[in-house]
Amino acid sequence: MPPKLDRAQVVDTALRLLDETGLDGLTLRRIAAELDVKAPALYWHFANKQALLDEMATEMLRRMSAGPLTVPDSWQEAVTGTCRTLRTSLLGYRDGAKVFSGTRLTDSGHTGGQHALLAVFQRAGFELGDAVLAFTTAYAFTIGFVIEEQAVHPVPGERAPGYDPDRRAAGIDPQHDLAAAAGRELFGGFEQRFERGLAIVVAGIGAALPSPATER
Amino acid sequence: MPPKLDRAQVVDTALRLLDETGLDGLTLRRIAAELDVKAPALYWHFANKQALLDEMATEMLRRMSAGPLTVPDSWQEAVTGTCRTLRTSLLGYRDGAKVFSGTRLTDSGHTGGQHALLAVFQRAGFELGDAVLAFTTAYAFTIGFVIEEQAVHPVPGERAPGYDPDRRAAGIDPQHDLAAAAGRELFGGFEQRFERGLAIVVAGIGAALPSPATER
DNA sequence: ACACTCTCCTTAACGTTGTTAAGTGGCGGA
DNA sequence: TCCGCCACTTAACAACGTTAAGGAGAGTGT
Repeated sequence: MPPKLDRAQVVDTALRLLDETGLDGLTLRRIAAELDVKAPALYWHFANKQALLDEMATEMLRRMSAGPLTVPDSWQEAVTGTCRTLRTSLLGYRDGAKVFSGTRLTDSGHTGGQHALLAVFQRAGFELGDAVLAFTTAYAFTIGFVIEEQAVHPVPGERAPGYDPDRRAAGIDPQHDLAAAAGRELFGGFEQRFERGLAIVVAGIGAALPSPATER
Repeated sequence: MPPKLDRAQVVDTALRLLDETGLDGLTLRRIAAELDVKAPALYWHFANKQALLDEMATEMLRRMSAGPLTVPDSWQEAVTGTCRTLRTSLLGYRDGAKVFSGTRLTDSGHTGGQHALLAVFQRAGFELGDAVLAFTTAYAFTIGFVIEEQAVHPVPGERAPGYDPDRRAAGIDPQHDLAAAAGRELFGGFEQRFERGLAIVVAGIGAALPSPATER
């Protein structure tokens, strides 16, 4: 008799359930129930819950890398495209950024994309150290951005309670009117703010790092 | 008879315990025990655990704002200083970035610093929207950076298991040698990488956003 | 044909967690 | 003196991650 379960199936179901329940509501018992199995059965395939979460994050990354493989030749497009894809992927799952940033990747399947991106940088004349710095800076920005974005929009479209701009503005010291006005912009327009923020980072890479290709 | 507890005291103890136990090990029963009290007593002062965590994050920010109040006149110094302080503060607590990014602030006491920073930007000729964009970009970078940093160094000085650069490099497809080499730089040198990343963001703000003061 | 073994799951249980319900002692005011 | 509020305790609940022990079913060796 073929086994009822395999790792991929569990990860798949867990990722589907994640959207319904959120990270807090994602319990082993629910996952098991969804698979018509009792909770301890999962321990045959995963050492513990963290291992499952790690695998989930890895799978998220795997699906992301499965996208379009066209390698752009300008490093600007490469880093912009990579970060855009990363954000879109994380937004594709409820609490995606939290899951992702809380886990260690189990697999080295993602190094291909990393290698390609670094190669583009090198081809543009960056030293490896500078390329890594550029990449990780854009990466950190993206992760930080999406974490905040998903705090406001746990599920795309909906808005979390407690993040109403007007309510917030009302509680602010009138002397700090700039902060109050900022709140309006803070809790919305994520799409555009991400694009502009990313543009800032890319511009900064070009401006702060010496690269023959960007000197003119 | 004076009450044994008050909110500030609970938050204080919880923040101290956080360093010892980490976020996962921070239970209401431990906090209560530390205060010579039973767990349900905490519910007199906080609606639930999340409310306590929110208050902890707010207190972290409050202590951070309590630092030096010198307002620099260049926006570059302002944003650099703010982000440096933010990182240092988050690093001051175990899992600081996770606690911080997982909570909603309960208090508006932090708007003062926000206001001051935005004012510096405005004085430099930035429009409010651009100032907010600049600030949030640097902020997102900092949060994302520290989250990753604390994943590698749960407690300053120690190194988390599973983040050994050599071990990681060994598991990488030899074809992706750039990614392997990058790993060496990825898991260390956080201090310098943060400074350089921050410099990139600041340079990007100057380069990507129109501001009379930075045009030359 | 039988026994052995390996795989993959179940049943039962353990200790801990956040949280709620109900009760209790001390203090201030009427 | 009694009332009522404050601030806590005791007891308990359901749910969680996790472990131990066992059992059905398939495959293999003899």
